[in-house]
Amino acid sequence: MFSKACEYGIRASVYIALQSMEGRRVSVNEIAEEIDSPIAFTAKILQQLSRSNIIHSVKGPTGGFEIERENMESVKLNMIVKAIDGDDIYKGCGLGLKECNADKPCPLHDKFVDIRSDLSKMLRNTSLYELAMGLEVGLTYLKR
Amino acid sequence: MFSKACEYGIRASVYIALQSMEGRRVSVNEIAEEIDSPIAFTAKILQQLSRSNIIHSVKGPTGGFEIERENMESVKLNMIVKAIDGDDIYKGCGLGLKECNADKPCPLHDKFVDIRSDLSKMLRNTSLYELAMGLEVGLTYLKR
DNA sequence: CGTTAATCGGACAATTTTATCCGAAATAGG
DNA sequence: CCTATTTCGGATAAAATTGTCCGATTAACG
Repeated sequence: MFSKACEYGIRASVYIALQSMEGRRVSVNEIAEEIDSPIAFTAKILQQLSRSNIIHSVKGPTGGFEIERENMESVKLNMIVKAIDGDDIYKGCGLGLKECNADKPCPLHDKFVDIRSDLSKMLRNTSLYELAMGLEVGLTYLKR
Repeated sequence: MFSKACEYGIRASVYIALQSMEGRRVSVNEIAEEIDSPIAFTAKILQQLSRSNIIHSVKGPTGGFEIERENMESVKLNMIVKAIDGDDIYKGCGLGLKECNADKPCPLHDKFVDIRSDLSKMLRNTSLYELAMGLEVGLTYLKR
């Protein structure tokens, strides 16, 4: 479904959001530890998210990653997915055709439209804040 | 979503089904031509589908691939996907956690359950016959 | 029986994705 | 100013996926 990079990116973002709710800025090392991901690879993905203005990074000692209060609610999963995997998951054809649309559909087009639209809607409507809350109350997990 | 191999596999199967409806057995070369896929790679995938008893292969001159009449309706997309990509798309966690279930869910678990169940249901309910029919009446396409 | 056309199967090559390493730049704190 | 800690960015490596090649096997047909 999503690439590994995207999976790590989402998990990392949720963890950063959780910590940012309590004003804590976190390092790559801590993030990788807490979401059980390869450190250096995770760092690359965080850079990408930072450049996309989804998370905020601070250099130097006491530096790390955080998400501003006002972004907590406004950052939705679809932005993270788009920043890392691009928008193929929304726009691309399920059977890999270059041009597949209502005018010239692949055999699966109509059936795929519904599913992808559900997925797309879910990602557009899910905020980091919402996911971080589930973590905070111990309802969900980011490891294993 | 699906791997390239799986995309080719589905497209090839639909084309074989279409031709089998008219009693024509088709070669890898024809298939690759008609679904616009790399020949040798397509051949590999067809071998896999043949070993999984999803399509039937015949060696030698006048040989090629076909799908038995009785399989046309009973072969559903989920079998092809499972044979090529495995069942990760059904069972795996959306965020890549090794164990993610109702007891110990990832932050996206509940929201994913619905979408994956829709996808799974669609694949389980879609037969090659149905897709081949759409092609035959010129409603859908396998190229470009 | 020999030729020819087809799949089979294994080895290999190219590309993409995943992952690591390391020096450079920034900056807090003494 | 100096040191320690952190992100940044580019080069590189490893692994997985995608794709190619070729000889072996099978079988139809003259």
